[in-house]
Amino acid sequence: MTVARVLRDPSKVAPATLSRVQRVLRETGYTPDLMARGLASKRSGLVAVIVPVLTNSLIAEIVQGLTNALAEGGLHVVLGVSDFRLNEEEAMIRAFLSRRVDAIYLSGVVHSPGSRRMLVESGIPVVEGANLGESPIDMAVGHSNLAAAYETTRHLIERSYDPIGYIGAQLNDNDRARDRRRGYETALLGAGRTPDPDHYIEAPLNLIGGAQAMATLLMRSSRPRAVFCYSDVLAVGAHFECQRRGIAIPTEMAIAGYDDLEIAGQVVPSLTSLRVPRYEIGHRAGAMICRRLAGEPIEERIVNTGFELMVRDST
Amino acid sequence: MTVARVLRDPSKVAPATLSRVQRVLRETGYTPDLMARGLASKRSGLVAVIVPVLTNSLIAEIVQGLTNALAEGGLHVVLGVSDFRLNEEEAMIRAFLSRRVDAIYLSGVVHSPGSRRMLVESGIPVVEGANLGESPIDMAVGHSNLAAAYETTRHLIERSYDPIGYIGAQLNDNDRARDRRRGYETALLGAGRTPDPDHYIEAPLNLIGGAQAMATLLMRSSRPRAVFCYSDVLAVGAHFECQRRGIAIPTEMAIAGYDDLEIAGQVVPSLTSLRVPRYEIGHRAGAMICRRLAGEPIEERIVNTGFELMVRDST
DNA sequence: TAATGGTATGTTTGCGATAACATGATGTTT
DNA sequence: AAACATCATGTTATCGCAAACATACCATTA
Repeated sequence: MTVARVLRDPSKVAPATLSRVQRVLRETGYTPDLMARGLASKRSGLVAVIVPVLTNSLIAEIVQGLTNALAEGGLHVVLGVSDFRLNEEEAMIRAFLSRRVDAIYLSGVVHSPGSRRMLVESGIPVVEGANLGESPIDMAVGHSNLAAAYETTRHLIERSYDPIGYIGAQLNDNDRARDRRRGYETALLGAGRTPDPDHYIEAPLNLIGGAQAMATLLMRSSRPRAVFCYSDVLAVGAHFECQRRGIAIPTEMAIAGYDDLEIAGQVVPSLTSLRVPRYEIGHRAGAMICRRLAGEPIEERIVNTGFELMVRDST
Repeated sequence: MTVARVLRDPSKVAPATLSRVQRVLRETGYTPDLMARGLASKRSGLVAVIVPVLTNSLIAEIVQGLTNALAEGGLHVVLGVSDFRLNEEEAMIRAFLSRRVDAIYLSGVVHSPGSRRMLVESGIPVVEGANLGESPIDMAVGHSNLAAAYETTRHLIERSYDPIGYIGAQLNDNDRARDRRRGYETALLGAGRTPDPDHYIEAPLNLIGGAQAMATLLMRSSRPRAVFCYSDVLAVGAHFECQRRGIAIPTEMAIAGYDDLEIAGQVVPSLTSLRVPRYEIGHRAGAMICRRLAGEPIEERIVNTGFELMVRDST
């Protein structure tokens, strides 16, 4: 009908009929059916967003940026939470492809072989975010976790803290965790130091995890003089543990975090941390998807949003 | 075809043909088209989730619970972020109804008249969460923000702090903010005290907002002896401000928060706060939606998940 | 044996929109 | 005035699946 044209391209319709049709649409309370439109037009208007968890400021802000950018392009977000399990992620990718999403955003750059195959075969735009790996499936937005962890550790070395410990995240299926650890170790080795297993500890990604990890490190025979933490959440947890034990920061224990959450600047003493443009990562990823779907070519498939070490009182 | 049956109800197919069909499906790499299925079956398998923001532990955890519960029922989540604007929310509801979602979850109990009308007319299950109002559109899961704020303020009164201030959220389009303020004022009035405008202050919902609000309160001629904060984020911000100024908690200033985020128990001294079962709210809401869509009747349309005042060192 | 019932599979139709084409009504050119 | 663009609108087929019905087959029972 002419009705379809009124909805999709009003300029193709004569003004008189246009207003007449619009009146009827309003009177009847017509709502277009996006499922039918999707079936007929081969465009669902849906974008899949798969993240490991939502209860993490970094990820939540990226998703918010994504959602906003995609909303500007008239796209809706279908959300998947994979809980850091690659096989869950793969199942979600399969389900979302079945739903004929127009594009996919994935957290992280490590995925199961099955996931990669499905995504490549599907031919839809794919954006990987929050880390920068060697060979993205399609596009990527983020920064090098490896370089960032290296630089943070370098900072601690330059302040001549010794030994320097590391409170990390569990490595399984988490490429950020792997890269940050590598950055830490590379920096130590580059300074002629040897990473000591006694100063490396993995913890659940919450405040208590950080606190317990710090408690453990403090009981080791050779206690570190500084710790680099996988995330600000761990760092702040460790910070509180020091506070409870009356250990002065940074004179007895220096702490550096990662993510530069708001709390890093607010905690007393303030926490040295690594700033990444969280909202911007999501927003740019969303904008890239919109442009690709609009048929405009993308100038660069890999966007390095960089990072900035925020040196504060804790180091 | 028989193929459709293999996918939807394998028990109706003879074992021999079933395995034969499945083999072919695998060989050809067939992926069912959920859009077409939705169009034909009048069930999209989508549930809309509309929240004001994502960068808030409470909401993020609710959404995570929802997503998980709905995933168990084979439902997918389409996400909308309304930024606390009711007209945005209404636009999203319209768009999602156009997408023929099977159900909707909304944060909060206050919505524009247009939103309510559309939702009622649509006839789909609607769950309102994170607060409990008088007349839900359909179903509701949460607790009474009013009662909870009342109880927290009562606790401060019983400890005979006087005067008691309040650091709140901006009221516009945020029913939780309104209800908590009312709870605070009702408790004061019930104790024969008069809420003092000089001890009431609204702040942006972040740590700096809390810190600045506390700074302002400290400069008032009559300084409060305790403050109740709209959220733990504000409370922790206020807490840090006290720490920076060397004001002892709770001897010079008592602080109570709301949400019982993990940090409430970890900060030094630990923060009195109001615990709500965040993940459970989301999960139950999701489970209610699944049951309704499965045709099972819901015993209670309003689920009060209750709350618990966690008294800690800050009061 | 014929009638009955149940199970397994095949056929037809339509969900609500769009793409591509067909038509009709104007105006413009030679 | 005939031929041809041009624009506005109507027609038809199709997207991939499921609901409802139709058929074929076998087993049971009277």
